[in-house]
Amino acid sequence: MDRRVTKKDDDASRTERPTLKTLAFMTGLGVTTVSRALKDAPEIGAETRRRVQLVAKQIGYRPNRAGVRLRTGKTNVISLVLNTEHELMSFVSDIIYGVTEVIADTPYHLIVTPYSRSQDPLDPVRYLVETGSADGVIISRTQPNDPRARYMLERGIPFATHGRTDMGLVHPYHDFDNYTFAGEAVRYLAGRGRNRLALVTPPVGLTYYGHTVNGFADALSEVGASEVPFNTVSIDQSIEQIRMRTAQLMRRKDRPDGFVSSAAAATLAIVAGIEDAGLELGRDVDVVSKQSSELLHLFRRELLVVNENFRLAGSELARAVLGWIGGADPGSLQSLSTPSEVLPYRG
Amino acid sequence: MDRRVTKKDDDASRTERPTLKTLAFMTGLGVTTVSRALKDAPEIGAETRRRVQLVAKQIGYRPNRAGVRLRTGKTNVISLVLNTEHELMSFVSDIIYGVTEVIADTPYHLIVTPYSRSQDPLDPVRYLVETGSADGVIISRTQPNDPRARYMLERGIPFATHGRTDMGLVHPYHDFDNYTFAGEAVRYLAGRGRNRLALVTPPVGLTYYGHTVNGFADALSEVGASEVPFNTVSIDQSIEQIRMRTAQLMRRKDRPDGFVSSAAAATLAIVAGIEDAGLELGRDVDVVSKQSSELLHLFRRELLVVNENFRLAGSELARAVLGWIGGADPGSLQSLSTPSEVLPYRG
DNA sequence: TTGGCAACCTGTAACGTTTCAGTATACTGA
DNA sequence: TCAGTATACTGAAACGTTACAGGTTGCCAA
Repeated sequence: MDRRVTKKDDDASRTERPTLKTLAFMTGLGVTTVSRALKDAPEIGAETRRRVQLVAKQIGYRPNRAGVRLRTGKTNVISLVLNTEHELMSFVSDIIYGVTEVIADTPYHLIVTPYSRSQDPLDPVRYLVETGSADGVIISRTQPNDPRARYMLERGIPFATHGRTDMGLVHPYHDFDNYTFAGEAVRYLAGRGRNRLALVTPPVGLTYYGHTVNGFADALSEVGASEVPFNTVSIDQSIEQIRMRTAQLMRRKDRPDGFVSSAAAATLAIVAGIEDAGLELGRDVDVVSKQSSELLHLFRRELLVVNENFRLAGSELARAVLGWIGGADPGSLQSLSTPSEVLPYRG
Repeated sequence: MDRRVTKKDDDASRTERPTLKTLAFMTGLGVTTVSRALKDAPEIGAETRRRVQLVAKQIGYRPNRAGVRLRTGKTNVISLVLNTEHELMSFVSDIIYGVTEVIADTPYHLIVTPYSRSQDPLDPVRYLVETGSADGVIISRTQPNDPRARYMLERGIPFATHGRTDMGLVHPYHDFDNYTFAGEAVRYLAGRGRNRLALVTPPVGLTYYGHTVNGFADALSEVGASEVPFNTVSIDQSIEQIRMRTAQLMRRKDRPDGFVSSAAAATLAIVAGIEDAGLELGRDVDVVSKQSSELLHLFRRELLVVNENFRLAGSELARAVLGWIGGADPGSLQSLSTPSEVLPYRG
């Protein structure tokens, strides 16, 4: 018998990684039996099952991902799709950590799929779906009418969005309640006697832009304050732009006496602009800002902040995708995070 | 002939993803020929090669990753190994973006492999190597004698480290020249008449701790300034800790008149501590800090900053790993990033 | 005794790819 | 003419896994 071709027939004690074949040889069972025993199939005898699992644990058997993936199509991969061209998305690492926290004791791996501003945001998603590169996808920068969500819904691939859509379609999401945030910010400023307020909005076109604007507007009319239009600025502009525009605005006679800012980095620029115009934070103007790390109070103690927890967002999103993959009802995998109170000056 | 079992024998016009079989059927060639034609093997006729590649492009053929991986062991995956329990690692997103930039037009995917502080940092690396989950690995928080680097070197798996090691072993790395940074910082402070300097160090144990401390010490004796010991603080402590310790220090008679800080977040805390003690930045004390985004000048215009580009680090690290995978000499894949000048006050 | 059935186990094929060991054809030189 | 050889292609096997379609026992009812 020619033994030249087959590298390892039954010499299971190699330094190689153990496979089902190794286990089969060691237990004296068939490969099929071992496979089923490991996944607790009912038609395998209880003792056999225990025996196989014991041996598997002993020799540190780990299923070969490529084998599983080729055979079943299951990738055990979650993809986080990110825009790489936004300057100050420091919260990205928090989202990633949140996701990894949840998938840590699952067989899932996290892959990061980037796209640049010049690309159609649908491109990376299409790539993932067409190549079957992931069992589930997480997207951010969600729009009210989001082609990516629609696409994945059509293709039946589980996903979760950071931010809601508004298409009458149901899918998992996690969102921060920006309507409430903006409203609370306005009410807080009104409570401090501020009544000419400007809003630094999220990027136009994203769903939470609308939420924020509405929360701001509704609360304005509720408290009887007025809006100082500041539409030339949104948070994904450059620091320099925001700073310059803010300084311009603050030099006008009809300048605002309060700001609501949707992002910490923008807030730094706003404060700089305010001071460029020779005004003083806390005296001439108050600023309420969202932040994702606890740094703004160090920056200027007069800043008023509301915390948004991106690590939580990552966890929730991961839980949602895994839930959907696991067969749960997508409608039950939606969560909304309530803003903290507005936190006042601190020493 | 029973056609029940085989799902698609030659019905290549399905909506399914095209495979080599599909291409073989369409071109009338054998699967082997198609496979070789696609990778420009010389033993395939020039015309056949072009024909196959044309058809492949037309129908959007993409090799099945699981198939390749199972057959060849090549995963086409790079793993970035990250510690998830460090509060303010906002630069992580920059590294990730840098990496994705480089692998964007390669077949590589980026997976993020986390580990928490409670774990042995070797664990995730061992997992990756044992399960063959990646062709290359990037690690950070590198130590002079780094068990992870040693382990991967033994196993022969390509990797790159963010930060150098000091074990007499050669491997790809990218590092920021923290020796020069600390030295320049000291010289700059000395030039401003500061001569009692404190250093806020990187985490003890990491390689660049040593570089920084040495650069600081050497420059101190060069300019004839003295060190105010501040060993109770390093940059991966909490903001509150650093702030409190700084305030304590600044209330002492022998307080420093200059700080060199290895991280932006720590710098915020230091400044807060300075001000807690009733002192004024720029008047009573100067601070030189590294930063990875352009925010510190907004924070206090009196801050002196040196920029460290983490996106570049990510790119360089990715290039290094890919280079090693591609067979390049590891010794040729090392790069050191030179600090920018110390940037002074700005309006 | 026999047929039926449940319990438990197994071999084969297939997922898509690459490698090995060829085969067929045409061309070369003597 | 014929061996030798270069060129261009090909089928089969293998990577590790799971699904399918059985196969063997042993037991029970009739």
